[in-house]
Amino acid sequence: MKIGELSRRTGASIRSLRYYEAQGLIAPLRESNGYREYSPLAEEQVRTIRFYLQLGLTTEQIAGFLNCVLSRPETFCTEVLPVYESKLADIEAQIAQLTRIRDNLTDRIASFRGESQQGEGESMRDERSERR
Amino acid sequence: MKIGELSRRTGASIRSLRYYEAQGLIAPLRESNGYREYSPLAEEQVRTIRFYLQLGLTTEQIAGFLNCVLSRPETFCTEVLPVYESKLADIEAQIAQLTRIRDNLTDRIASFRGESQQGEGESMRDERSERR
DNA sequence: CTTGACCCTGACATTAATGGCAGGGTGTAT
DNA sequence: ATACACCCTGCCATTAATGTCAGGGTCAAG
Repeated sequence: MKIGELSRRTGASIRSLRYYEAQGLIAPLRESNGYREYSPLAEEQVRTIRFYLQLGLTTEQIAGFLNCVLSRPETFCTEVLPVYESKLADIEAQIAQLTRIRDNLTDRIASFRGESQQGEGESMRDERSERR
Repeated sequence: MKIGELSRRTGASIRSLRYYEAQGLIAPLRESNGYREYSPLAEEQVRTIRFYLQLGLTTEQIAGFLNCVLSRPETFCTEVLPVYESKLADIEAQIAQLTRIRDNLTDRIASFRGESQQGEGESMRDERSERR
């Protein structure tokens, strides 16, 4: 299978497939004319790569356990768990941060609504509060 | 006040202060030797800029309403509300996306725990589910 | 032989705010 | 004058995956 077909089958752009190769995630053979030749298993492999990318893992992290998860169930690959745990910690921190900002924004939007109709006992002062 | 002092007072790096100027957020005078001379009001102005940056707004968005909010309470500046609303929509989408990923990660981590002790009636198969 | 659909490599762009360096001027105190 | 603390501009780097050129082979069908 050549790169165009693999791209069509997996939804990954040709550019991305070449990038995965440069990152050591996949290693197609080369035909005598220099064209990449992918084995049929590459299709599953690329889907797996894209799945982990969607989870927010980097190509470097994926490279660390891809061989393992391709050959057996993920839960048997001890390299995977710490990656998941650290990613989870990241995400939770991001969610916490975004939630703080969201709450701040909703408060501020609400104070527009209050201000535009009538001051309902609220301070008219510019209240730019931090919530760190 | 020169740039070093303003930097010390506000916590913004000198580099950042020059960047804010390049983005049209602040316009110090120049002394005959080319040094920037900031008015005392600049301190408040920079704090305001940094506050909005922490809310995740871009310098371009801030430029759109900074003059207004510096001279009156934020809630009187009609340019601000749509910016807040669109930023809020962004943030909520990001939170939703991160939450999906987080839930996926926690599920997968949980299945490690199940797998490592004994299969408790769970499928041993690699269950890589999507949750879109 | 030409057309058209493939494939190749290499390189630059993207995003936004910030860090950091090089090379150089200014100003004050010793 | 020399040292030292400032200031200036301009430029490159950062991050990670992807898009998008340019410039060039390959190969089948007509």
